[in-house]
Amino acid sequence: MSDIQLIVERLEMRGHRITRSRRRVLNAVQEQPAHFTVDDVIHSTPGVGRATVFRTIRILLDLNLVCRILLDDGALHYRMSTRGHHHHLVCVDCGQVEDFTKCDVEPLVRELAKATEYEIEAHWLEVYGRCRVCRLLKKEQVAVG
Amino acid sequence: MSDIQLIVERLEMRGHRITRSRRRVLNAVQEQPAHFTVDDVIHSTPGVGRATVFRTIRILLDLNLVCRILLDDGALHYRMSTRGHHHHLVCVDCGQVEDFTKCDVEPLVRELAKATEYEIEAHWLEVYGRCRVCRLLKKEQVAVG
DNA sequence: GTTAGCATTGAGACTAACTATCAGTAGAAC
DNA sequence: GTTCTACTGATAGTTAGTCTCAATGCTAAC
Repeated sequence: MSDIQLIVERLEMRGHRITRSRRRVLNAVQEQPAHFTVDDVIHSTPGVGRATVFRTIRILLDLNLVCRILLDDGALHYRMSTRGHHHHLVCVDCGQVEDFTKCDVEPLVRELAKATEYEIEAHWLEVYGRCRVCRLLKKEQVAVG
Repeated sequence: MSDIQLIVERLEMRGHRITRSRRRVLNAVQEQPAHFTVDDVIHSTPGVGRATVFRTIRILLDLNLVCRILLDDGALHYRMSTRGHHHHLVCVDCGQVEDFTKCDVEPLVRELAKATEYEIEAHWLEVYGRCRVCRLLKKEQVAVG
């Protein structure tokens, strides 16, 4: 509830109008499970136009209120995010996503900048693996099968 | 020439047939500039079906003879690659891409594995910045403008 | 060299994920 | 309230890729 209010305030701060449709999209996004597609949101907001849902999610992306997740099969999903710079650890079996903010890419980036004479602006890191539960399940399967 | 021969051999090794269309796609891919889209290849191979170009590039991806590059605008490009695990440093102004193999994400990944109990399988890192030339050009513009 | 089997092909329909257009609507500032 | 203009929904278009299927053509066996 107050989360929505916070988002609304940030939208207003940027000069965006708070419309009925936008509110409905915000609510739907908040009610999604961990990560979702734009299509999921479209289905949760009957009556709101496709384009409006895409537009609203793009605004949320611009405001860093939502982030993209690249799944290992190449699919792009979305996820609420109140934090700033962070990365994702994606389970390739169950699709669970964990954020991690401890991003020690900095030394690498600095070294890279020196070696290449690039002025480095940003980086994007996704890590793929198998979560504890899926790891245990797999071990069991191997033992049984 | 010999590059093509090498690729052909790797395809044969995997049991893929060497057809006229595949040869044409291979040639076209080799003649592309640093990075390209599938559409670029389609235009360079008139007469070869769209699906065939996509299929052939997918095979090259599977064999790690081609890799994907995620540009900073979200577009996905492709690039010849004979090396194994590597990452990209992309210039956000001119689009130039440099590979780097020195990937010190390992310590981070190990720590992450310990903290989250994930069994980590892979990671994907793209770094964005401004190359030496574009940096100089920009500085000049600022000075003049 | 011929044949047979099956991988591959090209055309085209289909899908997913978005963007563009545009006339109509409705926030919000006054 | 009025007015201005951002926003909306419908819909068409685009991009990037997959699926289907009958026809073709590698390749290996004879």
